Amino acid sequence: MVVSRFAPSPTGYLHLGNARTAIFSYLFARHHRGKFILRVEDTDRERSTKEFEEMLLEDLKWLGIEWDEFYRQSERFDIYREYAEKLVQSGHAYPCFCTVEELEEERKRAEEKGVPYRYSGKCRALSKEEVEEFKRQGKPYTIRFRVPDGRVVVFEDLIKGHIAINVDDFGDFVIVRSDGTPTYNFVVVVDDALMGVTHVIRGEDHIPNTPKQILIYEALGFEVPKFAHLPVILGEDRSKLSKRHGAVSVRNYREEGYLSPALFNFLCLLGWSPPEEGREIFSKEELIELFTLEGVNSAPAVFNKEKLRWMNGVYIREVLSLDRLVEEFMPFLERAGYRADKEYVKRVLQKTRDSFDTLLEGVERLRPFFAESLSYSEEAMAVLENQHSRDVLELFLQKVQEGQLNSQKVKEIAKEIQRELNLKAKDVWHALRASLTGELEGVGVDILCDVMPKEKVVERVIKALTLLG
RNA sequence: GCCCCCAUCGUCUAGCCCGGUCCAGGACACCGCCCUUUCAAGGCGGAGAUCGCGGGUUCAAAUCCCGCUGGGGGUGCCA
Repeated sequence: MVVSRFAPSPTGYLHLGNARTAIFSYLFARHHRGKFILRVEDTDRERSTKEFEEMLLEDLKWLGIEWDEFYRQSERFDIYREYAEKLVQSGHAYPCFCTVEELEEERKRAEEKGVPYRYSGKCRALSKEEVEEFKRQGKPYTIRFRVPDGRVVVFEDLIKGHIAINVDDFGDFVIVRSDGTPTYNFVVVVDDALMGVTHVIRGEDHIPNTPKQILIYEALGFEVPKFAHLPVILGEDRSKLSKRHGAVSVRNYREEGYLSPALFNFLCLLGWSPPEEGREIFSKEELIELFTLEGVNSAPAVFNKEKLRWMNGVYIREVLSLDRLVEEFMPFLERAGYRADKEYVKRVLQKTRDSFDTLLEGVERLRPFFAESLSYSEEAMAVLENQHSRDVLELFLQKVQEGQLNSQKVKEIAKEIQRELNLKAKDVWHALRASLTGELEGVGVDILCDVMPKEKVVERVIKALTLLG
């Protein structure tokens, strides 16, 4: 059975790059009807927090990623200790008493000489007696993995292809810190092996770690899994997408009114292309069906927010059911301070959902439908102060008195006013628009009249009139 | 510095493995027209890539080989 996992560290909100990694890994497991594991990598106590972990899980759930098993590395220290001990017993690892200062010194010297730094291996040669003596003295120590000399580790990456790395490039590395906590390269191997992970799908920034990990798999007698290294996501300036590029967390986009299935869809198409050409809108279920690692591009992709916006717009106007859209929209309305019942919102959205790309933009654009009192733009005021406008509005009030008001009716009335006052259509509509929306652009006046209660329409026109004195 | 990865319109990409059908297809953005009470949405059309550069191989190369350049990543008692 295929087993894949996503292993984030809770040191911040879920980043778009990580989200995409999670999506690919999740899709891969589901596609193969396998198991998907979520594992929180919180071995670094300095930077990991419970709050971030909660945010992470929430963002993942919001994105529509569900996991079959959940682990927290901080709860597995006993297991790691056991395996670290095994490695020491078998001679694959050894205690190192070098202090950070000494190591800093080594590093500086290497830099001065212009040679690549690697740990000297000073503590490799310590005798049993020396080790015992140091321990008795209470000297702090780390445990280092003994990297064999002259070995070239080779693996077939499912995305990048053949990769060969000479382990001489790095020295013996720390697997247990002096405070007793294990490090990433070590725990990741123990966990993936114990959890039965068959496919390690992660960002390409982990490629340099892979040979280290393969060495540990071998030393522990574990089977080496398959690796798939995803290219990173780049910002506009082609450097790794990070905070300086603006909104980069799933949370940011959620708050800006992007929809989860749209973000999911978009992230998926960033660096992966479906077998059927031409189509870009896919549901999660379709993506599960279609996803394969072969379709993943090996080149990094630049994140393009404009296209995300477009795709989000497609979801708003075409993909989501009206009811679902209403559900998504309500919290945004409330946050903006508007109160409206669902039925009303539904009628509004039914007629206006094709005119905005994010929920936040929607709230802004649909303000005339929800605002208690309007503010008028300079341009709108100018139109209202125009001599025709007063006549138009007064005539409108007369004509609107009888019967229902709807889109059809307002068009008829507008036409009549135009004829009777001998004006251009534009003059009539502009006057109505200015009084009803306070703006010269935006939602259609006819739609407004269709959905909004007649009393409110009348009220606004009167308000505009009194404003003119 | 050293190690690794990558390279098709501004951006996401198809095509590359199995050379000819590609003077390179689609999408976003951009421009124009139509629709229209405005802005969007929608419809139609346009511009945009000598396939990073230079060498090969071949009758024929975006597609195969080599070199260069450029970009990205890594180089921690972070993950």
